[in-house]
Amino acid sequence: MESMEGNGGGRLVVTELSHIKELVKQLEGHLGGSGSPDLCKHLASQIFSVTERSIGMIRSGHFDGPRKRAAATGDLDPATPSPLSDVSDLPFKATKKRKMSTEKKRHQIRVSSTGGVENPPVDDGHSWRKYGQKEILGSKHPRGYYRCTHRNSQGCMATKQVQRTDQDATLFDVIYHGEHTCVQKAVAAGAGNTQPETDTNAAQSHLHHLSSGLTVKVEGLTATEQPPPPPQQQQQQGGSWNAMPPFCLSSPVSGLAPPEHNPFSAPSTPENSPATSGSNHPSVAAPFHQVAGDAAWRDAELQEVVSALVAATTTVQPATAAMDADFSLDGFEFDPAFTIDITSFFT
DNA sequence: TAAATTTGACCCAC
DNA sequence: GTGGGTCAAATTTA
Repeated sequence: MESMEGNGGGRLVVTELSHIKELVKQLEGHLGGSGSPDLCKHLASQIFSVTERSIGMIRSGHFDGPRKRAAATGDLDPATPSPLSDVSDLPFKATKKRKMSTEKKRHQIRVSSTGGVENPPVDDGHSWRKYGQKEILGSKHPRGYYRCTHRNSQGCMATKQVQRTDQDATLFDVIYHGEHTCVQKAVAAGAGNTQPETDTNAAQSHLHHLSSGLTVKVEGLTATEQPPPPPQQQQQQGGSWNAMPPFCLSSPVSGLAPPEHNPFSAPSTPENSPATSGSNHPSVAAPFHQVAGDAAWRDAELQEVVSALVAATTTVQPATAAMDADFSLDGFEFDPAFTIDITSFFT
């Protein structure tokens, strides 16, 4: 495993994150007091810009380390083929069926279910039908194959593969293939959430429901969608991302996923989808940008975001220390079009 | 009864 | 021949 210090990029990212932390603290202070909305907006804008810069560093390769999946992934025995190896830099094998996959967008995220080994993570808002399961060489757990329920009715060719990690049975690797071309009518209607911008209670309720069972991990760093623990508790958790409060890393690929396609804006049918993630736009979504039209809610929303970011940046620090020694984002494949949709927090 | 899941078989690149 | 991905019949579930 290559240390991030190899090119110093890791340190730069850490510096940027520290900067974000400071800005968030300032913003939190203004929100708690009598700070003007303009000032808050300015700070938010700064946070966004620094965040963008950090992402840019990561994407431009200033920060090495990830992408060396096979060797880096702690889950995997280096002596055995990686079940995730097809997500590496190597081109997708050109099997007839795999050739189809190369023509699609592919995204992988790692998802954990707080429901334990027996309970797969919650749904991602799309309806999936399982069409196969296979034992994968070198993996303890079989891989499940899912396709969009609307494959026949709407010709939606989105598929996903879900597999428990060897190391942690509560962790799932979810690989998405293709994009949803279907309209998730049934799903949206079922939640009474077809108007996410107006039905704020429903949205929040639903999001709360989802958040109770969802953890997204990026190679060992988990962002658990749970209410932020008290500061002292965060300290006790020693910087683990398990202490992370709700936080959003939206990854709009090929055109932003509209709200109705937001993985957390639509209800889940756990039996349909044994693992969660952001549709074919893998996102670590947050309960923040659902009801932007409600000014009162937006204040609370902003407060929540700030608290989340403060806790995040606070807890990230110890983690980044560890990163210096052995940093990896192996479970996460950065998409070229990956962006952090932090602007949605503040709009 | 329709829809979803299970599971063995099949296909095909390597 | 092997392994990953898919198909489709059988079975289960709501």
